[in-house]
Amino acid sequence: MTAEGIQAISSPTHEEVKTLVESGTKRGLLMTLFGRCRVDYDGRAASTLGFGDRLVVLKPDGTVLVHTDEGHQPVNWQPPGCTHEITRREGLLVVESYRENPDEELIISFERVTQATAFEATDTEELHLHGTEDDLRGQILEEPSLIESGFEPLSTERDTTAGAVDIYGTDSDENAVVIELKRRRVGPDAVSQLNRYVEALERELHAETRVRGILVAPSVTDRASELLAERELEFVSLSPTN
Amino acid sequence: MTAEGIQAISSPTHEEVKTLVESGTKRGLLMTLFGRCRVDYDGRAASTLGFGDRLVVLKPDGTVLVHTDEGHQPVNWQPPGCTHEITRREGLLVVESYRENPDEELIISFERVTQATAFEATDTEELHLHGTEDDLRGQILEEPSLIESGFEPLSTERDTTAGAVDIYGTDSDENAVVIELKRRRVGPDAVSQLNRYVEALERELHAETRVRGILVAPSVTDRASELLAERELEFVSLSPTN
DNA sequence: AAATAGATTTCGTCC
DNA sequence: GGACGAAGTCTATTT
Repeated sequence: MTAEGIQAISSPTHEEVKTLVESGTKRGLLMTLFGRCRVDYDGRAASTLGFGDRLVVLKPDGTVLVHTDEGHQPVNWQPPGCTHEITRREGLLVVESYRENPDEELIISFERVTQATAFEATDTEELHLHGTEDDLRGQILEEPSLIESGFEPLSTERDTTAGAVDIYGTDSDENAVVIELKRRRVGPDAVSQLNRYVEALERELHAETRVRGILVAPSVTDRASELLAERELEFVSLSPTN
Repeated sequence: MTAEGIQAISSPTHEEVKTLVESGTKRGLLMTLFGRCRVDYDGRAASTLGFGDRLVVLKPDGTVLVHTDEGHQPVNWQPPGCTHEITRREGLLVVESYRENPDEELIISFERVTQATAFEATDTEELHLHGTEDDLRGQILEEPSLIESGFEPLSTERDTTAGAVDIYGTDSDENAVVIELKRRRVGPDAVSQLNRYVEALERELHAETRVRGILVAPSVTDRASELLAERELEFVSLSPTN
């Protein structure tokens, strides 16, 4: 069954699916296969999944997704850049997806395909996302007093031996200030990260320069709060605006 | 067009899609809609996406996925537990998905639906995954000498004020040993994590007890290696087996 | 190609 | 329901 830009077959034979996938791959189509399959993966890790009904998505960029009826995440997948091949083997229809660096292989073996579809997907628009860490950075650079009166941002992404600092600046007493930004409530990991930058800068700067570390986030957990106190680091509550 | 366990309509009217989605939601079906739509999201962050051809997946557990022709990740989504509603509005077919805690809303507005499908997905199998951090832990507990001769594991998930330690034990000199496991090559963050645990244990244990920290992973980056040296932490190279 | 850190991360587990 | 950390994380950015 064909309309403009799509090809859809219900209860197709394995040969029909093979033809559709090979043609769709060549033409750069977005394809979906629904049916009863098993899935085997071997690469960075390895997994097996017995037969069940799943939705398989094949994208023109080489992405493969295997979705069950539950969850946000695919149960198995292959990231963009993979090449796939479809073959008939011992009564099964087998989709194999390969990848190098790291060497990974995903094998989807269909016992039965209930529906196969190939779409021509035209999408020129880009996602506009607001409320990210980058937006939070922008808010602070525009109005540094959100941190404290007298704070002066000097640079973003300032490099240290421990990595790049989100915002680097000075306070009204000429102390160095390191700011670590998080768009959401933070735990101990963010405190450790800030601490790494502060310690790195203390080594790099003259010994007499005090380096203050300020964590900027909507809120912190109890344990993070204790860690901040232990390390003599500070916290300023700020949320990115949507 | 109906076969056993599926309903598929090519070039459906908005009313046909509405009926299919409402019926499919009630019956707990896995649904896909392909067509030209715009997407608006507001919640933890906010986003807009202009009109383009995309694949929308609606799962019976309340998950919503919007996939473009590129990438592993959906361009927009709603996690499990959401409730959705489909309405006709000003010539558009609108799928709205709501969620509380956090309050989030995803609105998909179709100008045209090219294909609508509803599947009965029966899946009783569970994924068996190998080569995880948990497997690495098992390997070490079975053969502690992989860490070093004389290492004795005492507990896993040992709680400290800084969190739970992966493996806690003693060496042949009765020193305390804290092990942090990673299934893959690690950077500075893993070193900070291990350091947090070591410092917490040093406070908790008697002052005379030395606490060694050992990072176990396939490999480490240069900066992680430097951090390990600074903190007088150790590294043992081990990979989980698939 | 590797390294580093963000993400509407999601997901599981434990409290 | 919150907290914490793993994940085959993926993705963007920079070196």
